[in-house]
Amino acid sequence: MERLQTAGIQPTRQRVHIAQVLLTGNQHLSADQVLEKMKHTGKPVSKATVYNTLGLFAARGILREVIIDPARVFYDTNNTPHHHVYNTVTGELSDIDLRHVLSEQLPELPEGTELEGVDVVIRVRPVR
Amino acid sequence: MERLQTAGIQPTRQRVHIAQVLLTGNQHLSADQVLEKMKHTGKPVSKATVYNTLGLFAARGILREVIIDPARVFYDTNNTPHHHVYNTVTGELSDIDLRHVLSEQLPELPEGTELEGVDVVIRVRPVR
DNA sequence: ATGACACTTTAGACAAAGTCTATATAAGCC
DNA sequence: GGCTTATATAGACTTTGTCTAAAGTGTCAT
Ligand SMILES: [Mn+2]
Ligand SMILES: [Mn+2]
Ligand SMILES: [Zn+2]
Ligand SMILES: [Zn+2]
Repeated sequence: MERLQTAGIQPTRQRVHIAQVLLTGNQHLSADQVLEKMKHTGKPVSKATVYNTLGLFAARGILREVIIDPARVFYDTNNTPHHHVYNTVTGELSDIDLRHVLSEQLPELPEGTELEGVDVVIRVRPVR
Repeated sequence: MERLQTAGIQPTRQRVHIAQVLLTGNQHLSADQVLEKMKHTGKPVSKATVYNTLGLFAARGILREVIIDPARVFYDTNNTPHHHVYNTVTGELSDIDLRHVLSEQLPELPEGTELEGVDVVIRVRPVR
């Protein structure tokens, strides 16, 4: 509730409910998985509301969109800065600390643009 | 032709045609853009063949899939190792040299997996 | 050449993710 | 309560991409 308020989000029944279900433990969930989760809690939320809410939470920094799979967006409840290892065969997605990957200095950004974020994806597959 | 042969790809009429249109200059094109391009060359290629061919070229290392936009996959004709700057508002996508971004040492990969690739995306937006 | 078999192309049906619209609910305020 | 605005909802719709079944093309042995 407070987290939503702080982020300037009206804490409606559905939003609070989604927040409660999601913001426990670090997870990477698709919209469809969230929709499904809500169904099983006894208080289902409509598809449109799930999409609206995930989009809103992402825009306000409560969730992070992870664009890693051509077929769906994942929503990341770990909102500390970090990067990802993605197993393109099993679909397993895990977090890695960003210090291990990035050098401290980014290249110059294009004229008239500002940084929004840096995403690093290490794609792996099962051996053999 | 030779490039396809070398990559173990049967150089059919359609595949050669697509290769000729794409492999001139560095571009980032969606499947739909490729389909459209082929229409305007006088020798159209079917949608299924465009998707099949792009997938095949990517699997054989002739093209590279860039998963950067939740709505479509881009195919990258620059097959040297590099990374990307993506303007999430304008959709502009440009290449950057990978040395500027990555430290030399990757973290340990999960057990039983091997590296497939590392993708770095610097997301930017217009100022103001 | 002819036939046999595998590989490729194609149109269009289909699937899945996500968006939009119009209406109904709910919330905030007096 | 009554008013106003924000949000939720069902379901139609759009877009990207996949699949299927049929036809076309290539390759090879005979
Ligand atoms: Mn689904
Ligand atoms: Mn299109
Ligand atoms: Zn994560
Ligand atoms: Zn590129």
